[in-house]
Amino acid sequence: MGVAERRAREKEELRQKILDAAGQLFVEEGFANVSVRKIADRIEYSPATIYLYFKDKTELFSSLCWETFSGLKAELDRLEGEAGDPLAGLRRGLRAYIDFGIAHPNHYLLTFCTPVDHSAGKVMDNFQEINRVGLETFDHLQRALDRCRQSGQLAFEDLNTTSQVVWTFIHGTTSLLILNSGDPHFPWVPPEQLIESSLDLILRGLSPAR
Amino acid sequence: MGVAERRAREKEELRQKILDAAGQLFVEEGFANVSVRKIADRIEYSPATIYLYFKDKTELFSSLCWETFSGLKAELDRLEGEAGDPLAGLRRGLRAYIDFGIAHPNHYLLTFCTPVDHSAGKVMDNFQEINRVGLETFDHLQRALDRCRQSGQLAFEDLNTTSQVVWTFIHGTTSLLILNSGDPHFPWVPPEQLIESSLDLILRGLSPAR
Amino acid sequence: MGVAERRAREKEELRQKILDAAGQLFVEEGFANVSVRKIADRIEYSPATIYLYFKDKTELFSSLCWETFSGLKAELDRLEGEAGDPLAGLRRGLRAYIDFGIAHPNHYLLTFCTPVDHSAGKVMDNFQEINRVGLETFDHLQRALDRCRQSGQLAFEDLNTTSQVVWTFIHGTTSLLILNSGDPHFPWVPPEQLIESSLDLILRGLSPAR
Amino acid sequence: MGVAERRAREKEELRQKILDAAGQLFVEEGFANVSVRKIADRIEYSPATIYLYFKDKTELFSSLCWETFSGLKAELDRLEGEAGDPLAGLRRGLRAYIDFGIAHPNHYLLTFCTPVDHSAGKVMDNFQEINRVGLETFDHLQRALDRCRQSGQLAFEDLNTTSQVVWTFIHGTTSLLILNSGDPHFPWVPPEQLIESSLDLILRGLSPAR
DNA sequence: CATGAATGAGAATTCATTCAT
DNA sequence: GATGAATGAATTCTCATTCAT
Repeated sequence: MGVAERRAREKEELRQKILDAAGQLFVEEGFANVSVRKIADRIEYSPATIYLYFKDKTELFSSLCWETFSGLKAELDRLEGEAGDPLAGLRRGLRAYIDFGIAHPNHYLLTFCTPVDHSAGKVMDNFQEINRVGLETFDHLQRALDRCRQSGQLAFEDLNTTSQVVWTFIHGTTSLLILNSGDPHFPWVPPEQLIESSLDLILRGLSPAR
Repeated sequence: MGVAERRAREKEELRQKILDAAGQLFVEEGFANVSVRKIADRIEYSPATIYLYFKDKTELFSSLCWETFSGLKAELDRLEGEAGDPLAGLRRGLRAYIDFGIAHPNHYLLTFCTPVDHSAGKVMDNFQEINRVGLETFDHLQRALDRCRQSGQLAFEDLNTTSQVVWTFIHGTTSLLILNSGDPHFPWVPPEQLIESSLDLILRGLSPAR
Repeated sequence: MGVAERRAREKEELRQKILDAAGQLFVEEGFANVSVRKIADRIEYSPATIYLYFKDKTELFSSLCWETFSGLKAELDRLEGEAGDPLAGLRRGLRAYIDFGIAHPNHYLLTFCTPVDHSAGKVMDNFQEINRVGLETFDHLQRALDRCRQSGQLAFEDLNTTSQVVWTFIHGTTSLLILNSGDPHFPWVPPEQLIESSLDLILRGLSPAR
Repeated sequence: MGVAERRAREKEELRQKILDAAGQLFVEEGFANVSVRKIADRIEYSPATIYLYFKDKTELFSSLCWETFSGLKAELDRLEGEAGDPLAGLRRGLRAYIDFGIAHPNHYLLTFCTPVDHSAGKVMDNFQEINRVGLETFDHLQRALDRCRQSGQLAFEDLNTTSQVVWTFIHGTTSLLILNSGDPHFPWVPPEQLIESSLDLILRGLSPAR
């Protein structure tokens, strides 16, 4: 009785340990530069052990993506739960999205900046699941915008179009912050300033005629 | 005579052929997953031939980036030359940027959506040159925004910050249009509508208090 | 139990097999002309396996050199332990050196007749260790010569210089016996005669004024 | 008529230019590290041109060896021509041999420190010729020793054996000077001292009973 | 005569993955 | 359940060599 449970718990713990190590490494070195051996070394297990928990390297990665996307969704769920001013809630949500991307750059890049062949499936297996979570994330944005419109704090015509536009904007900010912020040749303003100004511009653009 | 010229032309053609194949592959599979052999196979030459035209894989990459920027810059130069209303000019420029990205998706993704290790001084060699052209592109945007402010058609505080925000926005729109517009799992609005709504939102956000 | 031991033994056997094959090939074809693949082919293992036992090609080389020196040193240690006439002891030591070279031609050539780049700090890692053993071998010669001088059986001025000279001489004899004795174009005298005459000449050259 | 002659002269000049460049490079970097391209670059011709003058890389090398060995022979011929004390002449000859080896280390190593497969011919083509010159070199030594014996300055029994012993000795000195003199881990005495002491020991060993 | 262009073969090395134990 | 050992396939890149011009 207790034995089986302990075993199951231990197994789950190791699985999580692998995911954590892999997550760190992917972020530190980028997907392509992380070998299964490196992950195994970091947790002091053999490479073969990894394969007892994950079919292959891509499944490891999908699992991580799914994990972190669930994290974003949970964060947004939590924010949505908080009562309060719709506009402030929208802004917090957008900000949470950007922060999330910056906190999980490799997962963000993989999911949104990697061309996915929408015909031949390979990585696809787990992506269905990931996409489902992704859509739910988008729904959050849509609901938040709708609430602002209903409260009269924002004004726009088509909810779906507007949501997509807003999403492309914060995606642009997020992805460039991830990709290029280390580029010493470009005179970037501080990230904080870029983010806040971006949110300002979006909200001003959607504010009712003044 | 004609011999030398034909030779030179053929050489340039092959160089371009390599660049084209590499560009496609980099985008299709990501920089790290493209081997020199794959590029060679695609154009049906030997891998060694690639090295007659490019020092190594990173030089290939830099050359591609440079090509992108140059093309875009030329387009923006042309537009800037046209006299006309500043605001209309800005909108045309932004639109040109997006259209350019959609017209050259491979190059665009390569240049703006590919993680580059800005610490390891490997890619750096040719990047000085690339960045110079890139910065000039950004300057176009900055000048266009400035003209609109001076004409009183737009209002904002910091020119540099605003330029960067606007750039991240249209970059977001452009890159998602390139990457995800084919995703059947997401209820995309038509591209034309997304683009125009995006430009509307940006310009509204920058318009003087009404 | 026995399992671990057998495994360890098998592992050591394969390591030795690799060293043997590499030693032969290095001598047959020269260090630069031996690829890891060739070694692997000869023992019918995959190239990757070699890297489980040796970090890289140069470590293979260093290990071989170390083996040589160790074997020779053990032999000389044994001889030095035997009490007896100093001059006879010296002669036995020199003879042992030559015999050792002939008995392990591959190792000998590898260690003493293969050009090593002493500037590029590549091979250097393990060479510290090798050189320690090498120097100890040289010390044997030096001590043996010193004993003969103290017993009055030999006479010379500088011990270090004389030791080096004697070493270059027997090295010359050893290496040519290994390399060229099969050359049908040269009227070689029988090896035994060459060796004994060589030792005679050395000892006569060092004998006190008669 | 002059035209053909000039052409022939120019052709010979280029051949020599190639040999010179190759010789320098072989010495500077070692046979294996010299590519045909490097040679071509140094003389500012195309690699293909080399092949108009030499069948392949090994023929280039054999030609060089032959050239330099002819040089040694010429030197010894010259020395032999000088009248004078037989013993001094012998010493000069031995010294010339060692100096020659040090001056042409790669050719020396190739010829005397590289195992040659005396059955299957590949490098063999030109080696017959080289060997002929090598034998003549050995004859010089034999004659010089014989003269010293006849003058009563040296004493030994078998001329052939003694010649071979002496040769192995100076070969040992030469080859170790070439190979290991750069080794910082061995307390080498200065080359000059090693050489002179070596010659001293040989001549003392052969001097008549005192 | 000389060469620019091209390549097949091969170099060292790394990696994801499997499997007997 | 975990692993040590092994490998096939791939990586970037270099080289000697050929051939049409």
